[in-house]
Amino acid sequence: MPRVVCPRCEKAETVQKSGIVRKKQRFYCKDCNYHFTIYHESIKSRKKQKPNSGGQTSLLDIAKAVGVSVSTVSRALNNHPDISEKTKVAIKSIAKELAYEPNALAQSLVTRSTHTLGVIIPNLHTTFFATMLSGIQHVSSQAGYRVVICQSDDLHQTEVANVQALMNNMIDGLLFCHSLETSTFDHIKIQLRRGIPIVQFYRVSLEVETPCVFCEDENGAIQVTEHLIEMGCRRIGILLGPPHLMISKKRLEGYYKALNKFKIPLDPKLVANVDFSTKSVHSSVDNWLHLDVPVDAVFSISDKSAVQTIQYLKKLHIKVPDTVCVAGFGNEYTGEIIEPQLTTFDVRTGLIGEKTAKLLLNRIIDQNSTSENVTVKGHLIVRDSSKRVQHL
Amino acid sequence: MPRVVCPRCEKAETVQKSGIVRKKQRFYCKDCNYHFTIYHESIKSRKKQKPNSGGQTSLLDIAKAVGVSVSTVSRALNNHPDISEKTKVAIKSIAKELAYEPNALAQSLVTRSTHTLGVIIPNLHTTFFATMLSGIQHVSSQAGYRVVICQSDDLHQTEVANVQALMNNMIDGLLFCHSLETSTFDHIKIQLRRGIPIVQFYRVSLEVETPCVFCEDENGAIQVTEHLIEMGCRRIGILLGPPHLMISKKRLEGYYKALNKFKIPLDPKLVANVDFSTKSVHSSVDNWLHLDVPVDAVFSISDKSAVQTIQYLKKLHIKVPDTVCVAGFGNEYTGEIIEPQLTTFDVRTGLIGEKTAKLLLNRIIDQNSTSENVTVKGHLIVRDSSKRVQHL
DNA sequence: ATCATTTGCGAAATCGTTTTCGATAGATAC
DNA sequence: GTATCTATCGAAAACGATTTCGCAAATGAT
Repeated sequence: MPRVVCPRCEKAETVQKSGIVRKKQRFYCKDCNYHFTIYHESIKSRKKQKPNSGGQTSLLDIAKAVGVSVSTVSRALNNHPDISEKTKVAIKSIAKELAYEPNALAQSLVTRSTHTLGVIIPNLHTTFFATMLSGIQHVSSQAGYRVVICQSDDLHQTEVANVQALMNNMIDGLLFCHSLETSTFDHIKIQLRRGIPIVQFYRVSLEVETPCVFCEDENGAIQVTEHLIEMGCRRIGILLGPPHLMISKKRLEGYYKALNKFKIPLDPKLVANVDFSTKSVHSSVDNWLHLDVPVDAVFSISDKSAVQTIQYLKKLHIKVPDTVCVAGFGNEYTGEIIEPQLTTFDVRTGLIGEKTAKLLLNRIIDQNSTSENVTVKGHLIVRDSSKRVQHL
Repeated sequence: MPRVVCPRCEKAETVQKSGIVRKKQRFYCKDCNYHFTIYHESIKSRKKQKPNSGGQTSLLDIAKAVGVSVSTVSRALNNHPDISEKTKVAIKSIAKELAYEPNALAQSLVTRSTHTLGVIIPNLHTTFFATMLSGIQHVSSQAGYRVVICQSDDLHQTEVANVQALMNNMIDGLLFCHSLETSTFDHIKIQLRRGIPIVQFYRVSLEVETPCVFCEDENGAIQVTEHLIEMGCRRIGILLGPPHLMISKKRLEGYYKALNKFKIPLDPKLVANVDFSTKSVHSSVDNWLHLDVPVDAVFSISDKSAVQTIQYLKKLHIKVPDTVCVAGFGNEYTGEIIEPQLTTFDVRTGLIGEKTAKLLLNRIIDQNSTSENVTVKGHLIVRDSSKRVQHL
């Protein structure tokens, strides 16, 4: 055994091995009851090697350069009144010189605010939701907030996983639009109980008690249906989404109200729930066309299915709008492209996103701001797919 | 003056006022040279009020509950081999019981990795870029990375500001697609020098030395042009974006190559740069129609302008494709809706996003992974807007 | 000149983790 | 029965900011 002296009592006789810890031989001095490991110069070098290991300049670097304390630097850069103008300019100039950028992580850790919003949204490859996100992003970034997004792909599983991923203290608030599949909301309720501000938009569930941003579901449906009626239609088929969706329910409600107003009999056979797939749309339209009294109009709750309907009717050589009027809901860009152009209700997706973001930001900034539900006003857009000579 | 006793020497005579600090009267004992402020019970209560002020359970909470140290808890939850199976299960069960979720901020602060990617993208209300983002988001979230986005709105100013906002240690890497306006890239180079992994996609600049993900700009343009030539077109107008854009240059190059291959003379009057606005597209088309030998085809670098072109031609009662063929580039959904349906080159936007994300993630995970440029293969889609009887 | 106040700055705690280095008790080897 | 290992765990230093409390010097008042 090589001669090893105890760093404390300087003796060597009393030193004996004491196991190996992390590949290093340890020793033990019986005399002074002291355990130790032999290091070369590592102890010194380690301290010196990382003045600022990240490469970024920190408050400490500035403090050293200027010759003040870290607290002073922090206050100077935040324009705290306690700091004299002289030191402020000195610190700020050095800060600029060293290209100082505050570490947002550290700031957030102590501030307990990340200036980041989370968005859970069904998808992005669709203009419809992408536009909402666009609105959200604009308002947020203008307020100095980042936006992190998650697509649920209309799958409940993915949605739940996303919520988890977002929620580890990384966001100050959540904007939530649930997937088509989602019908239970425990994953959201948990976060709500944690005290994270949440706002729902477009597709909402009243089961979760948050402020909501709606479009004019019922009123819009009324306007569209009334318009179709005014165009002379009496057998109006309505293409709804899955029945558990609130937007399905409310728009159906509007459809009913309009029919009732004009004393047109309700026919359950004219109400169809689809999953927005081409196949389901086609089969619903087929059914309607083969009724004893076939449809003379189709009102689709989504522009996408409305466009599919027009394309299908054209393929069947059924004239739109002469034989069958078609109207959609949402006002997507494709409605302007299809021929005939699509009559629809502009729900103003971008505005929905903006309003939602504003609502959430208000809640975040003003803790006790009253946050009422918001309904974004839309308007009917009449185009060729429903314009026809009135049968009066 | 009310009688105030020095908390140290218990005397009252020697105490005198010593200024007001933060709204509180301070005192000074001449005898024991001690400054002090009178607090009520605040000192005690403050300590007790925040065992875990955030409301979230922390490692410390678990440590206390189990009766071990914080380090042990951390290691147990990370499955460190040093911890015995017994304590692991104990800790994990308590952790679950207390609904522990690690604070990602604190983790990132010490780990120096946020598991977050930044995206700078021209816009989102367009299917084109939104689909790319969708691809990016999918790949990222599958790899356990969050995505934070910024729209530049094709404004250079906004882009620069966005980069700043993203970069404060909050992201592990950046996916970058520059705005239409951008022609200087200092804001990106700075970040590159800081050592942040960056990948450019779609619109790229070789001035910034990063791996890039391209679509088949040149080859795609060749395919489209050759197709138009094969359809009998000899006067093919090409609608480009701003001239400084690489995609403009490379697609023009492809256009030239195809024309040369078929020995068709190049006419500079047939080359137009537009800003993708309706007005600029219309005026270019107008010019072409009034040439001595007018165009018999329009090849637009973007589907959007191609659709605008078709609509405009239809309005002018010029037959597509009989009089003028139209082809686009990109394959947006609207191309399937317009009548006649649009011939275009599918650049596979979603795949571009995915490939870019994968490239970046590889760089992040494998520090020294070789990162070559990637070109995403696309393919020509021939539709009615260019299908006509060949003039041979 | 004496006392009170204001001004300007520093020390240290804190946020919630990870990680390094140490330490001890029981197991094992000689 | 020692002398060494090994298996487990703890203390404390990071990470980079903010913030509370404290104090000294300059300033003002009497």
